[in-house]
Amino acid sequence: MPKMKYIQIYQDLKTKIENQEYEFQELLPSENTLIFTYSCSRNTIRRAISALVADGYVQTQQGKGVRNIFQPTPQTSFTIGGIESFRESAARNHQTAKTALLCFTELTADEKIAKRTGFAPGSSLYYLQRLHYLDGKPLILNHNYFLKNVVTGLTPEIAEHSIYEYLENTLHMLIVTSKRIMTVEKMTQIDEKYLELGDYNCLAVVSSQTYNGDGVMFEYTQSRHRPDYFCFQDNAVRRRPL
Amino acid sequence: MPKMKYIQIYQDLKTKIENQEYEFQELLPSENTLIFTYSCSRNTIRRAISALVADGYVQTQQGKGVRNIFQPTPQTSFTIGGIESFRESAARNHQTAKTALLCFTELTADEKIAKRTGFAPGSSLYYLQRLHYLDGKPLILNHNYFLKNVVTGLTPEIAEHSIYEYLENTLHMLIVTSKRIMTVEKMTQIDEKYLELGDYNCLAVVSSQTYNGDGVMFEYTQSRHRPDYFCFQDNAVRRRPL
DNA sequence: ACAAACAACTTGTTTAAACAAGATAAGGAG
DNA sequence: CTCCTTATCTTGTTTAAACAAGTTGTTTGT
Repeated sequence: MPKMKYIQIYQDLKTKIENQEYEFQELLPSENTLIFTYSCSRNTIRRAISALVADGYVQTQQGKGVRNIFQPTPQTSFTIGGIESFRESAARNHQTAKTALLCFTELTADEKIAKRTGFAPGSSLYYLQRLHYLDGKPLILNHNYFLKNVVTGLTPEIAEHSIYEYLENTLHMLIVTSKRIMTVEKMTQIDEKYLELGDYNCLAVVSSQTYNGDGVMFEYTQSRHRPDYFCFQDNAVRRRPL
Repeated sequence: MPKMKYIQIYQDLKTKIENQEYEFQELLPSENTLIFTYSCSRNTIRRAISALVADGYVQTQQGKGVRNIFQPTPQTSFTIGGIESFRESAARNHQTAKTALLCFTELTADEKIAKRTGFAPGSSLYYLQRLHYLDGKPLILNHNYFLKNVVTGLTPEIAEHSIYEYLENTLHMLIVTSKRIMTVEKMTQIDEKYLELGDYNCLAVVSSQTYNGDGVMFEYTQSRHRPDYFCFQDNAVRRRPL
């Protein structure tokens, strides 16, 4: 679908880097070279390179070139990074995913819920609890709140499979931005009941507000992760000093 | 220093949004309007807007405009986000920071350390333990590894103040990229001794590899955070479906 | 031999222009 | 009135060109 040039170039360079066609610390071909090989303009090349910089794959140095700083990660545990559904993460990590629906109700946001979730007071919401299994082990307990008049026609059957697939393929909704906050919290009785926490008495909590293409926040989710399988990857680029 | 136009425009729009000169969900002025007000080209405007999108401040919609989706956060606890030192974070959160140096030694990376940190085996390293206090409370226990031949002249005095200030202002090193991994781990005896963990038996761990402007990884740090004060903010933008 | 100057690379910033594509409101045909 | 077309707004993609600035190797002058 996206036949955009800069995405093609970005993906091509990315796979080349992942396949180690460039050595660690090696300089990539210069912009002029890439212009020739991809037969495009300099801006398009620079756009692709910028995306690689944001991914932490390369680093640019004025006057020198673009340096490959990608090192393959062991990929040992279940890692999360950008915006993706549980099923997508599982597929990327080559593991089998299963989801159990614990609770499926509708409710109206009171002051307390509104304050915690960010929805307007009085909003009609779907509230569901879901337990995600990876390779048979219960890893994540999700508390989902969906705006009812946006996520129309949600059913328990859909919730057991993949909600994001329903949103994107059936409702044709575009998921765009997700604001996330990560904390560590003490376990609750529900956590203890469903997640096999062992000796741990707390867990990793990721709270996220997700916006669709129309700019409306349609989802608030609190994901409670079993600590021994929680791994969040991130790449930060230092802003220029003021 | 940065007299670049797109950064000026970015910062100007950002402060305007933070000061709520645009309402939540309001559309910002169109690109053509901004071209006129800032008297610059369209690309420059679009570059500033892109940075705001990455910050999660605005969202663009083709055919409609740029929507303000910034909501002021309560700013209750100690939040971390981009690459910044403990002192910078403390200043941003209007709190007083203090650092205690627990350990300052030199060592050579063996296979085990090399595997964990990402440094080459045999590298000469500084290893230090530092305890960060915020408003008198011990919050973070840091295990720092610095490449000795890059971070030259490091002393305990510097380590007690701010290492990043030394790196940037004295060594004139540019900090560029930081790859981070967040996990939750069981507490160790050292954690228990220095951090006041209370009932918690585990803590938030942020492991980071930091690269300088020459593309060399000069720092590996494991930050062990007291869970009740740990809060990591993030904004993710959904990539286009393949 | 040494150092300064220069040329030839590299990436960084900015402008200009053209076309594509989505959204919206006005206008006309039925 | 309803529906379709059209014009006009918006952002999205791509190209071209110019200049700035950092790095590196070469040449030149002493």
